Amino acid sequence: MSKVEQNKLQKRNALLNTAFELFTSKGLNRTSISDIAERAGVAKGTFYLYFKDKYDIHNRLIAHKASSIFRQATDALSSHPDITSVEDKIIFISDYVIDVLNKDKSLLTFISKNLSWGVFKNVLIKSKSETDIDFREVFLELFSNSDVTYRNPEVLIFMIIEFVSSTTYSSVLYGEPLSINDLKPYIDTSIRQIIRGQAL
Amino acid sequence: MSKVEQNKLQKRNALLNTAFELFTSKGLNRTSISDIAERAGVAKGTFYLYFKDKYDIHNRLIAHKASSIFRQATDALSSHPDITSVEDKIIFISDYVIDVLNKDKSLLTFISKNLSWGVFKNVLIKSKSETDIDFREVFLELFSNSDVTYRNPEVLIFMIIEFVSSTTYSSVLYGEPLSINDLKPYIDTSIRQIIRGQAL
Amino acid sequence: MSKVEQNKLQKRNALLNTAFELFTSKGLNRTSISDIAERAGVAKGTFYLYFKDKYDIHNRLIAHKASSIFRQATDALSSHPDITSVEDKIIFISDYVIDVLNKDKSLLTFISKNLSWGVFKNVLIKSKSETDIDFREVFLELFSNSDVTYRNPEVLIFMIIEFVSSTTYSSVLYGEPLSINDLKPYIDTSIRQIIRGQAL
Amino acid sequence: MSKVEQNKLQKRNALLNTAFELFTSKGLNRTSISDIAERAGVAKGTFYLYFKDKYDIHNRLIAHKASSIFRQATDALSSHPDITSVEDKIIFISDYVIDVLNKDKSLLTFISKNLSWGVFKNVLIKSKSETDIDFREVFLELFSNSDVTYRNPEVLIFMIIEFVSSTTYSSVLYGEPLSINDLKPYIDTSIRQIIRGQAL
DNA sequence: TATGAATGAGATTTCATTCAT
DNA sequence: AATGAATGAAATCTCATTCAT
Repeated sequence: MSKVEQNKLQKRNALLNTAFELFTSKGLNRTSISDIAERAGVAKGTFYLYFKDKYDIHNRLIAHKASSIFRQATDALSSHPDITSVEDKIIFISDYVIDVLNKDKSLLTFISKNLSWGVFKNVLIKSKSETDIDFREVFLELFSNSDVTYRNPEVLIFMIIEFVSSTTYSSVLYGEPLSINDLKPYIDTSIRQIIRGQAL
Repeated sequence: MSKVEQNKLQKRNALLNTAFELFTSKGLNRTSISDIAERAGVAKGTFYLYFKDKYDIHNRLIAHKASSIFRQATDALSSHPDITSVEDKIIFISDYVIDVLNKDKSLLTFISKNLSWGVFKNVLIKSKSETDIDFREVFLELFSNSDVTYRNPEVLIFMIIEFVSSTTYSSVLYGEPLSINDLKPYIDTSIRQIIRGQAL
Repeated sequence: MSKVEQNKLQKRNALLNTAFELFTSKGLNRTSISDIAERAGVAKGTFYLYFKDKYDIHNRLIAHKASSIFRQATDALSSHPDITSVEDKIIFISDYVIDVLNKDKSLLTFISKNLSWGVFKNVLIKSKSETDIDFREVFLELFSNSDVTYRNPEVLIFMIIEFVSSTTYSSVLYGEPLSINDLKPYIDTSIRQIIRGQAL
Repeated sequence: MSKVEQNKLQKRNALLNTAFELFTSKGLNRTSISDIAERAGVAKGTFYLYFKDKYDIHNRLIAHKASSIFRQATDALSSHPDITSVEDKIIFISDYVIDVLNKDKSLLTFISKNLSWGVFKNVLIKSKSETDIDFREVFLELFSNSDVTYRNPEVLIFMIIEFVSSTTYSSVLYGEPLSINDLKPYIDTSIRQIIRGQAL
């Protein structure tokens, strides 16, 4: 990579990191492009050389952060060869994700209300980043080696992700209807039930 | 009610209705208080006599609209005496709600990403409106006459609502991962499974 | 005084007292008529039954408060029969006023930048209040019994008041160029000098 | 100075000049930032690139205008080598300042009630403008070459400035208690007396 | 007399976007 | 490629004043 290319990547990353900090601390509405540029140490005009607008950088970040969490989770899973059933694997990943979001509430706020199957698909397909992964593929792999067959693995994953992220959101941020520690057993049971409901 | 009081109620309702129209058609961000006031036929300052700011009226509307849908659903249920099991009742309500949201996509957008157990609790408790209902109570009633007992009915309802609203959102608005008609059987099966997972 | 008259006086006083509190704590600009009316426990419209606008009540208060301080000072002087010369009397009053203003900085702010010979004259002449006094007359009396004659007693008083209030203002509020305790000897000496300069 | 820098200076000056015109003709309260920007021929937002708010530009102007008057006065004094004593020099400057303020009543209104030792000190020290002078230094120089020594020259100057500006204000603007021409002899006598009171 | 809902002009302030350098 | 001054539309919110009750 040429020096110029490196410099550009550095600027882009500075903008992404700063935007994430500001979005999570102040929210999308109250973060201005000026804020981002200033704190990233570049001129306001420079922002437009890298991103279309605030919403562009916002969408890219959501997909990036979400896929990063799933990558961590699947990486962690790969060092647990004792976990073999699809059910157990998904519960492991789900618990891992819940823990991460519980520890970083601003990340939770950032992702939960913005994450959607549609956004994901779009952004990940368009993404040029080599480090972002298409986490759906990772999940689908889980099912391919299983003894049990499932009706529609993609739909199953979709339902689980929506279920986990929306229940975790309310619990972690508002403690409603239970704290996340008290809620987790209910979530786990429900995930297992949802999975079983799709087993052929 | 005095003439003045009637007038005030009329103004307040005009503001609420107009705000809902604008929020659903243009979104919260692109709706200004000027817009709301102007289209409601009142002066800008009048808005502030009734609501603190845009977010105040927004929150009140979410709770109001959501409780209104549940009221319709439970009303409809009461004219089906043949539906007796808790499972069937919840599926009926859930399907009813999905249909309403599918027919009114702007209502879906408005509610889904904003509805949260915490917001609900606050707003409904504070609400003086006689027409708003605390839908949690309605749900809890469903369980009280059942043969089966459930571990924690409130948590169960919470999980179902989160599950239904988040999966419906993606499906109806983006057709992902399936159209709502194709997805519904999966949702129904999963709801039944979630319920059974909590049966004692 | 009839009951109705008493009630009106009470309202008027409530408005005056509240306005003073707000003017001294928040300043004229940031005090609204709504604020005053609300905290005085009357309706907004009622304010206009008693005062023309914010500036009307403001002017009345300045004159009222200033004359009240001078009344206190001259009352105090009357219990010191040992102070006989014009010079000593004026120094006594001046020191008294400085002490009052030093103890109540908000009163100082309120009066100093607003007090002016012209405002005083106008307001006191128009004032219907029986408790407000025309402090100029009180001062002029000081001179009438003196052995020494002065060129123009009114001008002399004017100069002393302006001198004392403007130097005290800076000293008490900003500690510049000296604290009021350090500055007082300079002020006293200067007052005596100003007086002597007018002796015939 | 680059073209951009020149342009910036021009804009800043346009804002300062316009603000002064409006403050003196309409007063601080009735001058809006919109007014200033519009009449200065810049966009409203541009105002905020140069000044924090209305009060910021106001303070800067007071110090700037006051120091400008003193500069004129001391410049004029320097062409009168026949005036040698401290007393005579101060009277000369004082009379000069009174004349300027008498000829420009809006300047008088602008400065008198806002000028304060504390504000001055702050603004002049912070000021980067090469044309603003710290007039206190100029005054202190007057004393350094004098035969007579004075107790505390800074306090003496402070008292004279406060005395002159506050008495002139009332006289010029309201003609109270005398016209400025009739009052001047009293002021002069008093200044001399104040000075003598501090001679060691 | 007293009220307080309603007004709507207008003030402050922000900020995405452009463009000359 | 990078800058950052300038723009000006637009948003929020305040508040003196009126007037029907």
